[in-house]
Amino acid sequence: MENGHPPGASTDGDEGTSPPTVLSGTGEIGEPVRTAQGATYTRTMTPEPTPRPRLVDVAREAGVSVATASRALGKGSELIRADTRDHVRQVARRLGYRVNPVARSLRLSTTGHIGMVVPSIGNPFFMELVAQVEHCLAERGLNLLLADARMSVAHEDHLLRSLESGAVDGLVVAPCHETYSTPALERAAAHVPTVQLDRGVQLDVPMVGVDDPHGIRTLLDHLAERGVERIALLSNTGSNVSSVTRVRAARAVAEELGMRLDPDDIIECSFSVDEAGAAVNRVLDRSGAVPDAFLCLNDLLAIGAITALRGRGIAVPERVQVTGFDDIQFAALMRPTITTLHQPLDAIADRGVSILMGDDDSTGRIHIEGTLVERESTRRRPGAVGE
Amino acid sequence: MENGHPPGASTDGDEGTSPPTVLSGTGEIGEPVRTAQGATYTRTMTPEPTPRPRLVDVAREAGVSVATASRALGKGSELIRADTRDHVRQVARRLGYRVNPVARSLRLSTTGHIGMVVPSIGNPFFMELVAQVEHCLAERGLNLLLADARMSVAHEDHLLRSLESGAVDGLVVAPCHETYSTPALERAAAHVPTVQLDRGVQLDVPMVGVDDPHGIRTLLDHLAERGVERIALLSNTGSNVSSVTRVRAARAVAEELGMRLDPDDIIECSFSVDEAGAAVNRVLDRSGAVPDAFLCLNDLLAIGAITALRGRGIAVPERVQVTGFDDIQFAALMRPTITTLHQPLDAIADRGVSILMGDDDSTGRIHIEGTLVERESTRRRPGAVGE
DNA sequence: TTGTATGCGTTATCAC
DNA sequence: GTGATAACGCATACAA
Repeated sequence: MENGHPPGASTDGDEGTSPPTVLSGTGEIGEPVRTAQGATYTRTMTPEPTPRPRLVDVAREAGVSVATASRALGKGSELIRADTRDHVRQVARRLGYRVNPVARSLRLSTTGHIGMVVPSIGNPFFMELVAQVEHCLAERGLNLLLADARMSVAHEDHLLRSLESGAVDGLVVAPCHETYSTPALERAAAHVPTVQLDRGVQLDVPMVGVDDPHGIRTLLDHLAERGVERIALLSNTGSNVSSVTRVRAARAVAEELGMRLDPDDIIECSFSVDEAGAAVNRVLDRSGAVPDAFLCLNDLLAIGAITALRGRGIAVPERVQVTGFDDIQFAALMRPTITTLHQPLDAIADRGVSILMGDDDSTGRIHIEGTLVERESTRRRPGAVGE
Repeated sequence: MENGHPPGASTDGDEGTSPPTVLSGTGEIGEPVRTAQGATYTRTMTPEPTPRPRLVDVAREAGVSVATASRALGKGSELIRADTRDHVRQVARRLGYRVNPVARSLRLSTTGHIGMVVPSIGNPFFMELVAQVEHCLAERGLNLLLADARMSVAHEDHLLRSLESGAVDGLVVAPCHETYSTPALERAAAHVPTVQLDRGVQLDVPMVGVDDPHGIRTLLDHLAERGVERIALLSNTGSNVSSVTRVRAARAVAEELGMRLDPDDIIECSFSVDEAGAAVNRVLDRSGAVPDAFLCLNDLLAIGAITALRGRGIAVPERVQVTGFDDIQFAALMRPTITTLHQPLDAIADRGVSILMGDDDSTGRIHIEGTLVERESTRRRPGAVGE
């Protein structure tokens, strides 16, 4: 019954409707389509998962072309008549249109994402660095794609490889290792704009971090003013450039200041607070003479040192003074609070992101000076008011 | 010399160079093209920005169609002959081909990114939560797009709006505010799969967090065992559900245990450690009678409380005991170390991500029990060995 | 000022 | 098994 047409009539009837209806073959050209549509639209009780409107839907609804619609919503807005623009915008709002960021990215070949890879996201210092970078990016309307290398060069390589292949517009990296991270970083930097933060491998990739020698000098000056004549140095294992630089600076400045820093009193220990404590105990057990101060290369080590010292009944800062480095949040929470060198992470992050975005055409290595934060783990200045 | 062709020959010679080869038309079919190519390749001194190879380049080089190339590199690999597959792969490797993730995302309408929004990235607790989520995602090959709401519901709304529009496959949110975050969260959840972590607004969006009543009960039991008869409670301002739930549980359990918890001894203060200290001082100044213990609703508050107490010469835990909640890193670093309720953030994150990915079809609110960590801020159990 | 048409790089659906 | 081709959703060069 439905197909009760003379066979001959259907011959060219399908030509016009080819795409949607294919070979409906019937004589009632538009009939089946409209009916079908109407039926679907009206009677279906399904939650009607309203397919997300595309630009073309907005354009059609507004009675303009996609080009005009695009211009109305995007940046060509000054090229079109104000009323068309407003009309399109209104239609877009009514339809709940949102541009598809992925399609936009493909077209523009820019994602608005910045990747960041840190050695260990569990380390308070890097957490704070991440927070600062996130803020800088947010200010510029960029998103942060965060990845944790988990202290593994292999994993870092893997992450960078994934990120460098087009997922991000730029890369912020705090390399795991001074030398082993180099190949991955070089490859990554060859693919996408990259900047190194906090530490950097020897590569022609911009890097911005704190001024380590300046920081060490500041701390040692501070200690010298407080009567310290002999120090021990607590460094972390794993050769990252910062450590090496800081140790070297400490040796030089100590000598310059006439302070005693025995090679045996330069101790390497892992990041863990406990191990720092163990290292301190080793120093104390070894030599009868206790150093006047422990210069710790980061705040976590300082915490470990202070805890160990107090555990042995050695008063901090009265008998032995302790300094940290970085000024992580907890440095102000410990008792005693820790005298340390504040890293201007906001400035470091900002500078790094600026370079990445091309707002700042600096190149090479940039070192920003930190500032001393005097707290309770060192004594008050002799002769200071109230002492 | 090089151009030693009869003038007539050159007429259509340039025509052929228009695209790459097309209709070279001349007798010397490939000649001009090859020369031009060779010249460019050999003589140009520019850094040769080698346009990144696309799939079509690999296909052409391998002598197959893009379809085949795609299958060889992607998942259709079992449908094609092994040797073609290997050949294509080899060519791809030689050319340094990497699929364009954006194009892939557009085609597949899936990004491989998961967005995460936290109230404050500077808060150690959320930092640790972020770290756990990152790990769970990394295990599944997903990327983390991290955003900080900076304690602002408006900002949170903005971030969610941006993320929900197609940039991510799923959303992990720790809402800023118990009620004000609701609209934004509801909208977001309507656009993309969403799960709430740690806290949740009243909405039909799955949420997974610690079991607050259980945690509070555990802590109060611990305190009761240690002779505590009167407690004060330090809560944080800003109504998030957790706080309210914990306070309610504390009242109920305290009564049940016969502990005294005066309404005046339930103090709200901001997250800051300093303010916690101030709050403690207020309590102590007000009433002559000092509570036996401070039940703090998070570790930061506990740190503030301990510092304030010790600052007034009140021994912790001898005279007053203190408990925290969360077990952030610093809880084990403070002196005294803090007895607290450990939140199983790894399990919470894992469960949340599982739900998000559809591996776990749980719905509603899921509460995972934490575990007590006994440290120095509470006394040793009376009658315990060695006491 | 607006519209038409093309391409961004993939994957999947058909034919062959 | 493999190849042509249509989307995916958008922005712009070029035409009108």
